[in-house]
Amino acid sequence: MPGRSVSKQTLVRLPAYLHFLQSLSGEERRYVSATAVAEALGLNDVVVRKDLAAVSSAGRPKVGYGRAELIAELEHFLGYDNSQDAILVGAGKLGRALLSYEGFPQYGLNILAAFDADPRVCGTEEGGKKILPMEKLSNLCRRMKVRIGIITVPGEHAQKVCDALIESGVLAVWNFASVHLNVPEGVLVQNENMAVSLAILSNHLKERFSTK
Amino acid sequence: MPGRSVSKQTLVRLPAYLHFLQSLSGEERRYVSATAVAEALGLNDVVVRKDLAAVSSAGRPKVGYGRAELIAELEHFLGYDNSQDAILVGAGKLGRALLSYEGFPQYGLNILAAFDADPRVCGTEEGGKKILPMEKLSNLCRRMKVRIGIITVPGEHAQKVCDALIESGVLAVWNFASVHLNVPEGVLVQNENMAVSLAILSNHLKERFSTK
DNA sequence: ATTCAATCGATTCTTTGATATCGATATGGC
DNA sequence: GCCATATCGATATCAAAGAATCGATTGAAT
Repeated sequence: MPGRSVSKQTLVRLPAYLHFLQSLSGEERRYVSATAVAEALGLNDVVVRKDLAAVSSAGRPKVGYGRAELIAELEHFLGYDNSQDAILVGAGKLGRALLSYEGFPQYGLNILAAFDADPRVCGTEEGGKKILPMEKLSNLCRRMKVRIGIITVPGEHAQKVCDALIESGVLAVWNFASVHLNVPEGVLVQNENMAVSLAILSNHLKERFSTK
Repeated sequence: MPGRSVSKQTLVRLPAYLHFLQSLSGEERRYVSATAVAEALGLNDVVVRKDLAAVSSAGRPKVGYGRAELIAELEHFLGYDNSQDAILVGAGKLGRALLSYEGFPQYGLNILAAFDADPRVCGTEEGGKKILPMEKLSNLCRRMKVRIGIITVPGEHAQKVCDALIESGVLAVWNFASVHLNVPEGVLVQNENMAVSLAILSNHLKERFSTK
């Protein structure tokens, strides 16, 4: 069995490897070398080899890795073959867009239902998912052993919602609100923040123009 | 003038500092210490101080940083006060959602127009932004000196679109397609990839259950 | 059969970011 | 006016990630 914990940056690269390997489908490529992957993705080949060592065991000199095998191993490692249930809180524009997004099942994410504080949207559906009142959140999370919570509420309510989720057994929070969430040890917050991306873009442009 | 280039991880934290400082508005807090910021965001205080040193010059012992001043410096550093023009390619569901999003101006991003290959959506509008045919892309980018391109096309067309953008003078690409983009030296690609976030969430849960 | 080239995997080195420590400074209390 | 304390800023230590090197292995070519 391959090694356990991997670094976050490795984790960022793994989906890229997987996607690249899948994109090769058309051609008759039974084996792929770490060198080839590195070349295609603009990475160092030994980084790729080290990353793959964490998820795979196969890898033959002069040949490379079996493509189909490696794809399966990556999918397994990333949990694509083992769906996780999640619930979403905040059925606003963004929340409803996520509810309608059809790509999640392929990544192993299954949104069971959504919750909202506004009684007018409760009872309605979006993307085939029911939108329920907040009062039912805790009960459903506990009953279904939900471990993933998606927060798409306005910033001022995010912490309160987060606390409620954790109190109901959620261990990983996907936070789309642009506020920092305080969570106890052992709970993960993954922030999805456009301000961060824009900051990186903006900074790049500034550097480009100030140094050149 | 504060130091030049900052690390990417610093850049990720800066918007959080800014947001936290802004959230203090209500109270009569003229000065904020790095220690207080660190505490609120769950960071080490010396990290905060080092990050702030890159964007600010003020900072008095025993007192802290002037809040309004620091906010202004952060906003300036992050480019919020100096709007950048951008264009968007791919007026699908996600593309149109971004066109309608009203938060961009506050982050210093101004989407001029969108482009799409489908003649049926060309000529229509979304969020007050015109959707134009691809043929006009290059001309508009050059004429308006657009430096930021947002890619929301399906993966199979992303590289082609990216090449066209760069050819038209774009220096920073915000990529929502889940494919790796090859770009020449000096051009930045910022990937916005849900697969990556989900991988991190999934991995956390796996570790939680395998080690405990 | 032997040699050569490609590739993997392990070890080492370098760079970078995070944390800890220390002195300097300014404010408030005595 | 002096001292204690909070805070900043700089320096040094530590950890982790990336890059380079090197030996080992395998398949193909001669």
